[in-house]
Amino acid sequence: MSENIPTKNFIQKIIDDDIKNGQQNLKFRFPPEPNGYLHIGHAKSILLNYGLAEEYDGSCNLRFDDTNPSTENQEFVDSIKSDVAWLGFNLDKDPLFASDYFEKLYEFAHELINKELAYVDSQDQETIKLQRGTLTKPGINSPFRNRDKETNIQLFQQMRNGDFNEGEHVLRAKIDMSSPNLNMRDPTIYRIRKITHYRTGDKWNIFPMYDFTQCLSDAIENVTHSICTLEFEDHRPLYNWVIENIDLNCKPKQIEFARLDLSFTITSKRKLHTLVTEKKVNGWDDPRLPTLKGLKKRGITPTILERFCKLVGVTKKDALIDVSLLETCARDEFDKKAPRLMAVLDPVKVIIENLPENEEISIEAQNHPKDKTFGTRKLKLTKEIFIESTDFEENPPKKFFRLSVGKSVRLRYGFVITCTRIDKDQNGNINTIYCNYIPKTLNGVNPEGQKIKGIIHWVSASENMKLKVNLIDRLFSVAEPNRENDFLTALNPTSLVEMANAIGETNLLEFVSQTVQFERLGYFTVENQTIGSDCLVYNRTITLRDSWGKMKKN
RNA sequence: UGGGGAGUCGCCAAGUCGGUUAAGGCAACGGAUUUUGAUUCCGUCAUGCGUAGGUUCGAAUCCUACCUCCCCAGCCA
Repeated sequence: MSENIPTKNFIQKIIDDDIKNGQQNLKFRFPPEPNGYLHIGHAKSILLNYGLAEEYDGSCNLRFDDTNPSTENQEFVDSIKSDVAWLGFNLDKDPLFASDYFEKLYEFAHELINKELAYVDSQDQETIKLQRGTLTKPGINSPFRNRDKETNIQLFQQMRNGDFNEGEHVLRAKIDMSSPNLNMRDPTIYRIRKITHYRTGDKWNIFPMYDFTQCLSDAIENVTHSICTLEFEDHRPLYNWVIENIDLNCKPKQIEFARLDLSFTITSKRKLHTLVTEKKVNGWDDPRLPTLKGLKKRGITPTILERFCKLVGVTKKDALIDVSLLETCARDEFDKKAPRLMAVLDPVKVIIENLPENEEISIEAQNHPKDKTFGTRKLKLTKEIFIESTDFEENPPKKFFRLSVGKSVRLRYGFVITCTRIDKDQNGNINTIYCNYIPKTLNGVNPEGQKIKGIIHWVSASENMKLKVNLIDRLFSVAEPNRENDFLTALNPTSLVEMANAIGETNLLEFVSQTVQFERLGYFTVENQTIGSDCLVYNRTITLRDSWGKMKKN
């Protein structure tokens, strides 16, 4: 994939303008709520914010937006921290927490009450909802809207003290119940929650709402550009209202961009949760998932993600990105970086009849076809070998360049063999394929008078190791599982195929720490915890392009 | 329906104070090279910019109207 012309996205243009107008010390932030695992959509946001910080010589905070004690916990904090670190950010910095600002936020709320811009409403949730009006009908004022300052301060203090039950009172901003923007109809900014917060414990009985917390946390941190997704666009007037009405020396600018949506997968927190809890996948780090943990386990690297996000771009248009772009980015990276080795996923035995029993042909194979710095490795070509079952056909279709009776193929890095006959068991399955090798065809030399087009991979029957290989494919079989009535019915039944009888060349042992290419099959990554065990487990990170497979389909 | 956004090739995305043949990538399709049917290379791929009018010598870019899609009525974020 060649480099495209770097043009600035709309956010960079806004920032350029701000700088032209004298702004300096740029600061950004990535503000996840610790109530779930990060996925590829978050990666876009992280890369955007930290990328902007680097580009403009500014900085970026990782701040946990933890104002809802009922859904948040430390486990999510830890996993998010490790994911951000995996992407290469916030490495030697401690993360920040909105919950550390609770005291300040409380004071800011006071400021609003003092300015008569906030009041305690003592109606129940249902009543408040009814008074809010609808999309087309304006809301009506709460009877408590004009409570005097002193009562409000007293009540708010009591809310904090825990004198009331959940739902008895809320603190509301006094804005405009007839605003066409629902967010401006006296939004709740504090509610009572008598739940233990994973960080502040039982210290607080009241918790600030997002709209009050986000903007003020940004201001406290001197964030200059607060970048969020499109659904917060109509919260911006409220964001600005809070910033304007509280005495601050920082006025962050909120900018919204379109979140990343990928075809053939799902990024909704709720749906990911369903997949995990209903055991449709094996945990949050299942390699079929678009979670960062899953992507990592599958073998996708931060640099692939970085390249991918760069190509995707940043706009305000709801876009569905084709997974093939991610796949191409992965292939691009691994084509350059992955050593080539051989493994056979579904082995069939081949006996080379004209090769003496104990003869071992020693072969020095390139670890990378285009890059000598990868070095070479030794391979032993023996009388008995295994080849891929799909590389033999009894009734070969047209243009089948592989093995069939009477046909010849080259063994990768080895000589040319010709199939003489096959041996089947009583069920008709092929037991053994018998071949003869053609002498003097090593090192790519063609046999007299013919050109061998087919080259197949193989593994020696006497020198190999057992492998378990997970063939990972797209999780869904439709491009937009979100559009299905029940997204679970769109799951791809073959998204995970376990090849339990796979074998590989023993040289694989030297390359367990990196993604390798199994020649002609794809790129595969070892599951870390199986290193050192008697059977390595590999996940297929991505297939190679397969023009033959495509041709067969058509 | 009120408000807020967005509409440029199958998927993304440049281009926007109007001016050569509307970048680039992905996908697709041809072809060349190839000890991976991989990689690489070369070629094809929008008389068209949501639609309809208008302004203009000239419009994706300006004006008008309309259409479609997304978001908002949590004491979630």
